[in-house]
Amino acid sequence: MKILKRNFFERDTLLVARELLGNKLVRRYKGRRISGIVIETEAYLGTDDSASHPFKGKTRRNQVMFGPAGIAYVYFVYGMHYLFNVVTEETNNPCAVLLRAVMPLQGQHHMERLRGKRGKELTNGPAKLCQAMAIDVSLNGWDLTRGEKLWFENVKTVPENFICTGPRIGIDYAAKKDREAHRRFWVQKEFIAHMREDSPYEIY
DNA sequence: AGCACGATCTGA
DNA sequence: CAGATCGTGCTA
Repeated sequence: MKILKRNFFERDTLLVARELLGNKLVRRYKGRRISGIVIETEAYLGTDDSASHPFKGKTRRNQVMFGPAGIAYVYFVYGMHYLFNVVTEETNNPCAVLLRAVMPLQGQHHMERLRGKRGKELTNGPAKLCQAMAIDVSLNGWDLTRGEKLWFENVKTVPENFICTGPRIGIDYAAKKDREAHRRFWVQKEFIAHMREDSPYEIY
């Protein structure tokens, strides 16, 4: 098991967003282990990106994005939801990757309990991901390279031809160039099914 | 101190 | 497609 270290995140944000696909996100919560394979991400490119929080400068809320890579940036939106990002690039270059979806591996039962719902798709959407993995603002600023509470493990790389790209979700307010740029990445559906079946991952 | 608005989700 | 729901950041 290889925990993703700072040098993984301290790189070009679009590359990190792409390469996070296929890696495992692990949460240690109340003695339980909840995990899933990352299948959808979005890149937020800092002060030049009108969809990105630091576009209007540094504030108390977004200050973690200005810090070192490999740190969790968790914030509250819409009066009810948390969103989870990983900070990328070097200090004072405020970029991050938003985690939008995982394929559940371990702790699925627990994910369902946390969400209070059953029998539905659990991990579509960044807020549902946070609910499922018990991620809230208390993890804002947490160092994801420590291998405690919340971290990433290298599983394997998703082949280039199984990665889809498109515009990001929920940023209608952003400038046209940023709205339309392909900064969202996801694993092609067929390959997700393949991951499930082949399941070198499903070691419970 | 007040106000407008979200990197969303749900259910009608 | 509206409603839930509240922290954040801007204006005064």
